[in-house]
Amino acid sequence: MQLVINKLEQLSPLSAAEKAALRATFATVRQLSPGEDLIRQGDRPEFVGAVLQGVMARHRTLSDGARQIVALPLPGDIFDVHGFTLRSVDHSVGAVSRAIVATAPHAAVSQLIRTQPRLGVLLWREAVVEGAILREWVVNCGRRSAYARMAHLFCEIFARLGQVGLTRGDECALQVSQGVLSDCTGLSIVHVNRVLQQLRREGLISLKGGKLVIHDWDALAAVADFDPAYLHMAEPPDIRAEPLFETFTAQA
Amino acid sequence: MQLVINKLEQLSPLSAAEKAALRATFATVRQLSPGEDLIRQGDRPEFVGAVLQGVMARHRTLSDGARQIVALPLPGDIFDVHGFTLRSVDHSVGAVSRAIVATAPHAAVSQLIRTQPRLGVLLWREAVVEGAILREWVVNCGRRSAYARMAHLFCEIFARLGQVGLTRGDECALQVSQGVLSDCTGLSIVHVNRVLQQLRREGLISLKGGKLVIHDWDALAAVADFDPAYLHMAEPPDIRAEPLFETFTAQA
DNA sequence: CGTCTAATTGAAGCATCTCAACATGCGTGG
DNA sequence: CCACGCATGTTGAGATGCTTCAATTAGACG
Repeated sequence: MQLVINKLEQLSPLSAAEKAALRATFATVRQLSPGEDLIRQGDRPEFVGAVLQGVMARHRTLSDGARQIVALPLPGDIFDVHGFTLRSVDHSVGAVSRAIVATAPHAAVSQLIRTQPRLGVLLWREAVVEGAILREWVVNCGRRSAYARMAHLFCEIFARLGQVGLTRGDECALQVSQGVLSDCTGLSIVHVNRVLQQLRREGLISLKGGKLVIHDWDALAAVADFDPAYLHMAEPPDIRAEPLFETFTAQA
Repeated sequence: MQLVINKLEQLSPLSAAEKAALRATFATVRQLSPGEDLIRQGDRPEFVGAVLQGVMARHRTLSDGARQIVALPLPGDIFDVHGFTLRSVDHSVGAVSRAIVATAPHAAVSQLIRTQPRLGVLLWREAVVEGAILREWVVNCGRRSAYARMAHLFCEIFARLGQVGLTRGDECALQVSQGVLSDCTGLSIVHVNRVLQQLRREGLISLKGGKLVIHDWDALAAVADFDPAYLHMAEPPDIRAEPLFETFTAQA
């Protein structure tokens, strides 16, 4: 959980008690193999998750078999906070690469937030930022060419991994198949392959052997029309959010 | 606000005090003309909104001028609850048709939730459902043909309007230009026009003079692969949500 | 060393876009 | 009340970005 704690501390330093409570709450740790689902469409949401290692995917499969990934929880991300108020989940969450996740049953999270209210705000904020990323994905799939779309995806992934210290210089580990990229972007696998070659040929990135290298960030961000504002990094939550969050887990 | 209250009461009956508090909080009412923005990208979020009449749009314009609508707040919807923990909004919110919205400053909403915690849960839930809709929009733009995509949009709009009693039989008012539909679906205006004609020719829907008629719901839902589960209608929030929500607006 | 998955390539088809023109409706001012 | 202007809707034709199909190569793993 150190990674998650580091990420939260970028917004607000945590007390020792808060850190300990977080660790105690996200006590269950699971290893997932590539393709293994943690939560299935239709399940009742029962826990909040945190990615410790690897790449996860929130995805839906249509009746014709096509799959779309709607979110890519990365290490440091807390996910499914929104599950709290829902009876059933409308999509699956699974591992894309080998992954390690920590989970916390809703009851434990409730307890956590009762004793450490500031953590509740931070959890809620995670969910809000996930929503912002989702909006950007709609924009990405709706209005960008395949080339720009892939570029944008790499910009986002690199920025988010950088936030939790998982980049070194211009590179980072990224264990995703081209099939995953195609499901993220709504493109065919074949076209993903061709776009990747073009991105490499133009000297923007390379992706090989589970390693992503950004050769020219400025150019990549330019073709992607990437503006990291939507990631709301290092923007401490608004102080005025307090009372609303006090009822985060209240009974309706 | 009656419409909003009715919608919330589908999840849980509200006390007279809760209803009064809601009305008092969302006291400011604004009329908007088509195209008029309520919130601009980069603004600091200052209030929570509720749509009383008309169609709103959450949208982003790319540097090349292309616009993508990422959400379509409809009458009865409470929007921008998530703005609470953010410093700046990453997109604009404006009216698509003539619209009437009620707004409540964050401070007032905080107060509301402190005195009526159950309302906090319901507000939060609104935000969560908005996220679920957003995920479906990613799927829609990413993996459906133009024909299915438009069909899905109409299914969603009709279902959501039906939830608040704004449909009569197989029809409902829907004041949106084809340009708006194109920005929702990521299609060109010309193609939207052709798809609409096809939908009409096939006897599925007609859209004219601000009125949408669903001639064959089953067929429409079938081509759209529409499963309303993601709208989470009439699914009361989970009781276990209470403590988390207690810190909804807590300071970080 | 053989098997399986992922990556790559080529060729052909089609869904969707772009451009460009024209029609329609509607509000406004003359 | 008509005429004009402007936004919206409609149509056609041609271009293209992306998909599909099908085959081949490369890499990973037992």
